[in-house]
Amino acid sequence: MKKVELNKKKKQDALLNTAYQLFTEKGFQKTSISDIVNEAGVAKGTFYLYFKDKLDIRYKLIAKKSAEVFKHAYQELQKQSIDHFEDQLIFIVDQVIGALNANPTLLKLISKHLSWGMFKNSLVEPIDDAQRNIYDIYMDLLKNSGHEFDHPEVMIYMIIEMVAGSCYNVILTGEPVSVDELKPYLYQSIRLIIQNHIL
Amino acid sequence: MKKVELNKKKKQDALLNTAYQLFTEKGFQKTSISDIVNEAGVAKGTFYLYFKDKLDIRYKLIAKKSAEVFKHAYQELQKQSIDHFEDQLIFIVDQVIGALNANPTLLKLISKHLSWGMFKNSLVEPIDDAQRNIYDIYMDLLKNSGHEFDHPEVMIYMIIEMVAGSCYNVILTGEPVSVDELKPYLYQSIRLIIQNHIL
Amino acid sequence: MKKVELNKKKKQDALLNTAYQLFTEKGFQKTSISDIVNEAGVAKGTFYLYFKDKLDIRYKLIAKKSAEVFKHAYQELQKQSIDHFEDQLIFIVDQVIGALNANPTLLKLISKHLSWGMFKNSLVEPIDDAQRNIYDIYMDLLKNSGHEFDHPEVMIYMIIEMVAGSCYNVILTGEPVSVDELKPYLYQSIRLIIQNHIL
Amino acid sequence: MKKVELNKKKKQDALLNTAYQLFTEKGFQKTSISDIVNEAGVAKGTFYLYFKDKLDIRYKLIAKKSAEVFKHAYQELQKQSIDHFEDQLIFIVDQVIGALNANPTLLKLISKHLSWGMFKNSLVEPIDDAQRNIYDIYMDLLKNSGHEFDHPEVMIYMIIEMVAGSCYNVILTGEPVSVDELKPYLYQSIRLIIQNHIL
DNA sequence: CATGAATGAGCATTCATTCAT
DNA sequence: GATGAATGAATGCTCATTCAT
Repeated sequence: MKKVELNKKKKQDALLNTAYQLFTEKGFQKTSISDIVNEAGVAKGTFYLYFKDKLDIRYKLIAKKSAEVFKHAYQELQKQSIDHFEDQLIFIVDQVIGALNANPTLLKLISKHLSWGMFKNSLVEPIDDAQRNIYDIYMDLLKNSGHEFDHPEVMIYMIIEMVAGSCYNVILTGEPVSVDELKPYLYQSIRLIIQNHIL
Repeated sequence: MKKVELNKKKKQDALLNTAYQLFTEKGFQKTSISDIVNEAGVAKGTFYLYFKDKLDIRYKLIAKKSAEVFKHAYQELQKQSIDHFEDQLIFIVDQVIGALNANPTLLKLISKHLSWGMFKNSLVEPIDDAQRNIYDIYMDLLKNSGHEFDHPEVMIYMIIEMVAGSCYNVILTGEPVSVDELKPYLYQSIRLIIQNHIL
Repeated sequence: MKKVELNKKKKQDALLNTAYQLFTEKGFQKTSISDIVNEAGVAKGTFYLYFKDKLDIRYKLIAKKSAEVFKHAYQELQKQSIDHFEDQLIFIVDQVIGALNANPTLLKLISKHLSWGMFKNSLVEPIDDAQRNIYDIYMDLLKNSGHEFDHPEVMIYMIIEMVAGSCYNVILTGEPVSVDELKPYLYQSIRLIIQNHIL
Repeated sequence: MKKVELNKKKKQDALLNTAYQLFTEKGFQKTSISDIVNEAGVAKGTFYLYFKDKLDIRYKLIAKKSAEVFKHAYQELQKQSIDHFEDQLIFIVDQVIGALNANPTLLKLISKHLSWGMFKNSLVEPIDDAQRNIYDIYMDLLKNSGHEFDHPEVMIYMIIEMVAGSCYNVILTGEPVSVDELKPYLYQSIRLIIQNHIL
């Protein structure tokens, strides 16, 4: 990468990081472009060199942060020696819940915006070639599970929605139970759903 | 109810109906208070006689519309003679999915805002005394099921989140499968979760 | 007129007057809405209660000012006892040129924006019922002229364009001749055009 | 001309042509320098190597396009054998009106900006030495007319303004009459004005 | 109870111009 | 000569809310 390109990447990162900080601090609506560029130390116009508009930076931010969480969970998985597919998936879910529980502002940000489409698109076009696509990782886990699955897409979809939906309130409000109280039932439900899809 | 009170109710209803129409047509953000009062034919100030602010009318609107959907599902249930608790719950879920599938704009509106808290509060303070509280209805179904349940709140919570989350994308985008393709897996998952909670 | 309505009229007038002052001082482009409302002593939003946007106030302003000039010229005509139609028309033209020559900033403002459509629409919906419509005045002069004219609309149209176009540069730049040098030729040309249209 | 200079000329022409296309498509205000350079395929900075600013390119563009129209009209005149000065002038006017009528976007562009000054300056410093200055052409027609004229500058000035003003609305809006309906009266008016200036 | 004129803080976005490379 | 990343001033417009009538 040339010097100029490196500089560009650096500026975009500065904007993304600043935006993350402000969005989680003050909320998306209450954060203005001015806030972001002032904090990031660039000119207003520079923002529009890197992002189409305010929604664009939120989208890119969520994609980036979500990918980080998933990637980290997968890296942790690889440090373990977990054989069964169910255990692997639950391990990843547990890692992700742990990360979000430790960082509720991140949860709030990605919360209602982490759509199926983003997951399918690997949460972001792979910035780094070496990095694996999240969806591909899931497909690999499936393949190596030694099982055949009925509609694996539907299976993962339902699990994601159940986990995401359940955890949102629980982490942010503690209602209707605490995260730790929820987990055993949630993980058991995941196991049941998986087993139900094994052919 | 006195004549004056009836008149007040009428105006509030006019505002709620207009807001519903505009929110679903143009979206919440893009709908201004001015739009609502112009369409409803009342003065700007009158709005603030009935609603605290813009968020207040959305909250009341979602509560009202959600209650309507649930109440209707329950009424349909009573017309049937379904014995088992699982079948009853799935019947209600099916009715609700049917209603939302037939009215995606309603789904969009309540979508991400139908929180556990609203459900717990019966989706709205009972406007009509005769009407039963939705949460109470659920508790009654439980009681009459002939079973004892482990953490029934957690059970219904997970089911709601799974159903709500799964159906949102599926109805609005058809991704990753169609509603009809999803249903058998979704309902089977509900059964498994319920059975897992039977003591 | 009620007190409230009077107040509204007053505010609109204040805005129009301020806008006139600023548009002629600094030009249309260089004058911002902020400039206008600050000077007029009203809030930004108030501007948009009375005018659709920046173009709207310019249109209304030109209409108002043009009407004033024409009305004044007609009033002066009535003080004279001029019999012939040609002399009447030239008297009005002379009055208008005099007014614009004395107020070149007004000329600049209305200059390129005084379209045929505005003239046809009497330069503005008659604010005052008592006031005669400019186009109607012209038609009356025609009727009382004792002549029949071939295409009187085309006749007045060509005269207006010739006069307006010729005077713009002459008044503002003195090129290619002075106003006083132009007048005899211009008025003679008007006479020729009129005679050419008498049947 | 050297190769380097040819290259410069080429780039300037590319910018002028692109600007013409965009100005007529989107309007002057709505066209940005960025639009022009992107479309022309040169860098932003390059624009400022050839034009002082945005107004400069418009001025040069109008001058160029107007000259083209006039030059073409004069070339057509030379193909005819028209003796009388009046007929020659009206032929040219007719040619120009024809050209503008066939290309209203060009009319819109030069419309309100074709000042007397530009005409006097031959609509642009002669790009090509061989090409005759428009004002000179007019003076030649006058000289060869066999007449003496009183204030020929005033005469041509009034005619230009009458023609330009009259045709603008008529071509663009069809108001108050069509071009074809206007022409006989317009041309007759031109004849009268000319005759009035013959000594 | 109802009105609706007035408010004014707030914000996204554009774009001509420069200058280091 | 050519580039294009960076600038940052400038501005039109919205809209929830209030309060005098």
